[in-house]
Amino acid sequence: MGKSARPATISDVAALAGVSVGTASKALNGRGSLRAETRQRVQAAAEQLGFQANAAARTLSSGRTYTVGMITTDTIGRFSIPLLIGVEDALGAGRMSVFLCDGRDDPIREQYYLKTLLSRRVDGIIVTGRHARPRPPIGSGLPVPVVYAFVSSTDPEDCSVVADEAGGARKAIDHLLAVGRRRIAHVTGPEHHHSAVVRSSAAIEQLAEAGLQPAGPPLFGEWSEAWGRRAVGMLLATAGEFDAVFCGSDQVARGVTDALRAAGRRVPEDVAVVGFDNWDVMVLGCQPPLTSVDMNLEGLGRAAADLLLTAINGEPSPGPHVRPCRLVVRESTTVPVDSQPAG
Amino acid sequence: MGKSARPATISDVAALAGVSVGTASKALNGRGSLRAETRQRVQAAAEQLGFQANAAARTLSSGRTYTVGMITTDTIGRFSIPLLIGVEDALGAGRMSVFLCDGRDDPIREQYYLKTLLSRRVDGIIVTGRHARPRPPIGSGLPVPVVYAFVSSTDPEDCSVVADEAGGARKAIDHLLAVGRRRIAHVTGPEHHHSAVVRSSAAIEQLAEAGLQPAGPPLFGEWSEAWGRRAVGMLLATAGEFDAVFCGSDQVARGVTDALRAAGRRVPEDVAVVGFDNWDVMVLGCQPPLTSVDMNLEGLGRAAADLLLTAINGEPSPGPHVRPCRLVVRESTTVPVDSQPAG
DNA sequence: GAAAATTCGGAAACCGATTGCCTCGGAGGC
DNA sequence: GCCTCCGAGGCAATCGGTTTCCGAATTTTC
Repeated sequence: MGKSARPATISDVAALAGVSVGTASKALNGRGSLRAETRQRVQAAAEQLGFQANAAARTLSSGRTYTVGMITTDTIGRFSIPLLIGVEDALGAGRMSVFLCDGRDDPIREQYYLKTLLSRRVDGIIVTGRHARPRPPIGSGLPVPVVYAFVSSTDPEDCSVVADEAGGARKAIDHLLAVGRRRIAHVTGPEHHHSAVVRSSAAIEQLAEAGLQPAGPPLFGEWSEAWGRRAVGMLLATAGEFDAVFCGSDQVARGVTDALRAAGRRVPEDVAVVGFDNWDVMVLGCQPPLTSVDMNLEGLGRAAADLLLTAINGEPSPGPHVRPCRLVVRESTTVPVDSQPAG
Repeated sequence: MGKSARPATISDVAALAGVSVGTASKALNGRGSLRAETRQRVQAAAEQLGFQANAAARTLSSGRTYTVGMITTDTIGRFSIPLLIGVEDALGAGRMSVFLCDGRDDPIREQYYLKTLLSRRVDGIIVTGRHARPRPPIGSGLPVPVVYAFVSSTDPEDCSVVADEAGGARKAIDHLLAVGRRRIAHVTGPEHHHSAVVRSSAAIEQLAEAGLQPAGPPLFGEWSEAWGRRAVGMLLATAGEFDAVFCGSDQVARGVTDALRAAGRRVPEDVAVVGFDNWDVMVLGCQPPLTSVDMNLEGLGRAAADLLLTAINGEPSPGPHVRPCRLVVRESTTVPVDSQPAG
């Protein structure tokens, strides 16, 4: 009823074309030596039956599945999406499919998924997650190559592709210096969060390089707008003057921007603000739009997938692969020349 | 080097346990009649070798892949994630894996993925997308069941799971009425966007039911904060008085809220604001936190997966399945009793 | 103690595609 | 006219499991 019968097999094709199964296979794959007429006859039969080779059967003889697993160690989230898109993009070009597994931060689930993927004989595995902190390897002595994307493994021999967050932070500071700011404060996420620490210390080092101190100690808090707003209160109360705030995330930066405006400080005229992540929703919704550091997660995903593909082809690239961040300048740090930001 | 040898096969297990492959298979799957001792011996051997049955081989004889494909018709995005999580959740419990395919709004890509999935003999397919507008069926007479999630198919016989957006809009209006608002304006997304139209007309109908007119015509624009802000300018300029705004999305609602505050109107005292989507980042970042309609996308994904599972088991549930929305009340519509919203 | 019933486990077919090897027939060389 | 060579395509093994059928060994039954 509406459903077609079971999918056609190569035997059906062979029978319809009046050849043997082996010959049909050769005709469809361009192997062996066959008359052109025979080849076409088989192809026509396959077309007519809507034949699609059974991937499982193919796998069984070739040993390849043309499949990779992607395990997110913590829940699939905002960071995973661009990664996923990049991975999909690079793998799709190689005609490979992706198994998506959501580890939910649960090591048991993670190991269960790993087993499942190995049982499905994936050609390779990509491990990713929300936290950039190095994590224990997902397994050792695995029969397939593994690439860590965005996250890295504590085993330095494992192949990982990560963003140069420290470099991104330095670019942010350089930009603020370039637009003439000297009293730069820093507001960021939790002190135990790897990215917060990395970005923060890189920023401070870069300031020191320019012979400057940050305007007050870095303020650690949460990755939220509410914290950004509270932090502004603290800055205004305790710190001396400041003409810029470098924030550990766009959410924090947005909270900071809103609170500054509420306190009567103009952005960017009085205080310039830089965020991190270049999350479109935050960055464009903000008034004015936020200058931010972009980790190019999609490119990172693509790179990870490409490394995995070459590893599958027998050329592993062990160790960390660090990719640069990019600073996207918007109106929270520069006054536009000939246009006033519209509401 | 570091890589273990090829994965163990059932022959390896059988050899180690000193039985035939058939017996080993029975022992591992609890079939046939075997002595407990034999069973244990085989299981121990499997354990020792880290044996994981080759899924392709298993597929070949059983015909089942324990695999489903998930095709997003447009790019994987914010709406897809909760859906994906729900789907993953429900399928994971059934020990099925998910192939993720990103259609990118490109029918050619979509058909390519469909072919790939069919070639992989997935047990079923879930189709989803960013737009709730009914879309042409992804294929007809397919050999596997298909469930549309969030999106629906133009063929009313196709199984789809969608959110009752109209009902959600009615709940929003009812709530505003319940907190005493009578002059309710409506600001939403593009007029050609299905959700915008559905939510808007349901809201107007519900107002009519209460004998009310909306405060001015619905304002169609974009799904952005900037539009929400601009719309407030229009409301203040042209509309008469209004004491509430129902917005077509949280982004719009947030823009509206910000602009209202900037114009000196207090939220919720002077104007109550309701959003749609219950997107945590928007809803919690907003000042004050937004009351919003939640479509329960995760539950929707779970429901879609469950329907797919039962369809795979031979009990299809054709037609649309509409699931209720839920109103989440926050401070943008109600003044908290004993606490003042903190900045 | 022999026939029947039961238990246990092996042999082999099968799933669907790939591939190496072999055969058959026609063409060409001497 | 016979032999060789080559092109075309069939046969069958193979991949790794599952499952059916059957035989051997043991136990039960009278």
